[in-house]
Amino acid sequence: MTAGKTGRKRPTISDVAQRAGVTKGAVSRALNSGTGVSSGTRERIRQAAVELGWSPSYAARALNGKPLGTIGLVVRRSPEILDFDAFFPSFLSGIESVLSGEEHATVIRFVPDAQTEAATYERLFGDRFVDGFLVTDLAVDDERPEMLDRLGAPAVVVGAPEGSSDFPTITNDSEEAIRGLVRRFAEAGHRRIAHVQGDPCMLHALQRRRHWEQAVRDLDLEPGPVEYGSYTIVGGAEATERILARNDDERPTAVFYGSDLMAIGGYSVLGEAGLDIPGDVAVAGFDDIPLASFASPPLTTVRSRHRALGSAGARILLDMLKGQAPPLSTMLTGELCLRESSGQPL
Amino acid sequence: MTAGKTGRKRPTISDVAQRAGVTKGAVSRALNSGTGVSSGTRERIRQAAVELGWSPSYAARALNGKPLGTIGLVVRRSPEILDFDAFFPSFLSGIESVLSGEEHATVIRFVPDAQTEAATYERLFGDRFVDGFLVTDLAVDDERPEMLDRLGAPAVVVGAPEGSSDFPTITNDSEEAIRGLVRRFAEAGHRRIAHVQGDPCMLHALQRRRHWEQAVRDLDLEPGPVEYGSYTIVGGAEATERILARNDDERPTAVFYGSDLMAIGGYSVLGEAGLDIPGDVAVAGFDDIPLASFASPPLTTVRSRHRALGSAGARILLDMLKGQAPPLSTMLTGELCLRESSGQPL
DNA sequence: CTGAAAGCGCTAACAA
DNA sequence: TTGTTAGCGCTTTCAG
Repeated sequence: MTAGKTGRKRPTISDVAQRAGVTKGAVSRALNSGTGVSSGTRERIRQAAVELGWSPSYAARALNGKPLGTIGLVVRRSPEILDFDAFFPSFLSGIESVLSGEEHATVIRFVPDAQTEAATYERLFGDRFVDGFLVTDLAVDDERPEMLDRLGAPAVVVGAPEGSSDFPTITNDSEEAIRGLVRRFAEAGHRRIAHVQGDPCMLHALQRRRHWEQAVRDLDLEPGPVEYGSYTIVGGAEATERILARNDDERPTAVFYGSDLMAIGGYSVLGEAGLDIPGDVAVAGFDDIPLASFASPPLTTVRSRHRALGSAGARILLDMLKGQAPPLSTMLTGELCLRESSGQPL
Repeated sequence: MTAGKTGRKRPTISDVAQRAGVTKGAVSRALNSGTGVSSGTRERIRQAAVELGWSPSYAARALNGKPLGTIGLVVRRSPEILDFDAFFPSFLSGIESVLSGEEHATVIRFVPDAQTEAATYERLFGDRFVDGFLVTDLAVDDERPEMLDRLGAPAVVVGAPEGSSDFPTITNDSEEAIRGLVRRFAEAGHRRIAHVQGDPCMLHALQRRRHWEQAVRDLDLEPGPVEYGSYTIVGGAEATERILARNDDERPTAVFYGSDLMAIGGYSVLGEAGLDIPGDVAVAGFDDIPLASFASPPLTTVRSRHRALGSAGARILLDMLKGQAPPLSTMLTGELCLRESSGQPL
């Protein structure tokens, strides 16, 4: 009465064993390591498994500490960013494009605070619910690398500067593009170039700010005002208002925004102030979202390879899980997209 | 030597039991049903669990058929859509916004074909790796509802017409908005209104096409040409070319596109053909992506509540999992956004 | 090469 | 109210 039943149940390894005339142990060995069984029986077992349409139970495997074929994405941001942000959907798209072919699933969890975040990493991996993590949004003094190391969790850090942790890192290298942008501004005669950036606690934001600053100084210019805000239209608008509220002698003639959305927000504030783009103020963004080329005027921006960040991250994590030694650092280079908002070419 | 060890292992239910001076069974009861234990011991057990930082093992629970706190999203589309499509990121955003507060995770799997799709649903739920599903992109003769029913999987169908399956369904109701749009076209003097739609095997595409057709007929007009293509810029461009290739007497003076991206694709083809929008051809899209209001001319469109679709779907699925009877049908109403592309108001 | 058996962490039925 | 016990489906020793 226990076995058999109405038949509406998934076959287990025992069913396969029985059909193949062997024991569960043999089946397990045959289908996993492949060793320890004669090729004859192995074939027989494989047959039986196929005929029964058997597939191993995730739960039972997990209970034995085996990988499940899942990677975790724990995000400490508001879920709304999926709707607005340029990074996340593309990033996820890149991840899925490699996972899809590898029969892996993504486990996504948005968490509200650092405490839940830590607990989530711990539970997800402690139980081997996921095999490893893709870590984004690394912040200054971020505790996750240390924690993940303590847990012994395989992980790849994505979108952070090289060397920011001991985990393999995929870096979005936009130094050259930013340098090119600043040079362009300078060539067009701009002496005071402002910068609007997202949360400076984020390593990537910090890094881009530095690239901008260094590029400006290398041209023997004094960096213009810097304002921070969220990577949104509103964030960009507010930051722009603060910039315009400054003394005349601090007022920039060019602004480099940390995201295209911010730049779009800037457009409206500059427009309302009666300032012409690029006539009175030259503008550039970051990301190259589809909207950038449709904006009026079309927005000069630094194209960032979000999808590639996802696919490279997933690729490397998967390789790690297979036991391969990952490259500790991978660079993806950003590209400057010159459009009208930064002024006509000389 | 077995217990104790170096201490670098997660505590198990036995550790909690031991510390509380009871057995595993008692702990399980105390922390699950809460019944069958005196409130005294229950408290003691809770204490011990907290002190040890214990949390139950997903794997072991799943092995006993208990829910894990995960919902599944199996998508038979190219992962690239995450990068382009208007629906998916917003939809996911809606889902996560409710799951985030409920301590649930999303398990996402992109699959290439129907066969993998079926197998994925079966494995994911057969093993209780996920507690239920959110089902999107229901097609004509879609086999998933039947299969999920057979599996006994809780599921909510999202974005399909009312009554298209026996599962609770969230419908994106844009009939009135489409009717309003068509009326608007007619009032502006258009007699021949074309339609460009996505894959007609998709129930939602089919339904919108019908709404368009009915609205046209109700105005005593003959529906103009219909073309199909992918919901992308390219798809829209190609469909527009086919429309322009028709005989003059079939050539429409207004086109209703099934997605904003398609409409944008139409813009370029119409522009290259020397046609003015809305002077020569009036245009409308569907979705209301951010780009729509930035396009030139700004695009009239039907706003679709993608986020709400996700949050309502997740909300209802979660309620079902808690044992509540779900509403069999939920309607979310689309909204017409009139902009210049459909012509000036009379 | 193969079978037998222990055990992963938990739940639930059954006794006490 | 409690303890005891038998699994859940699989992996992995350890004998044979």
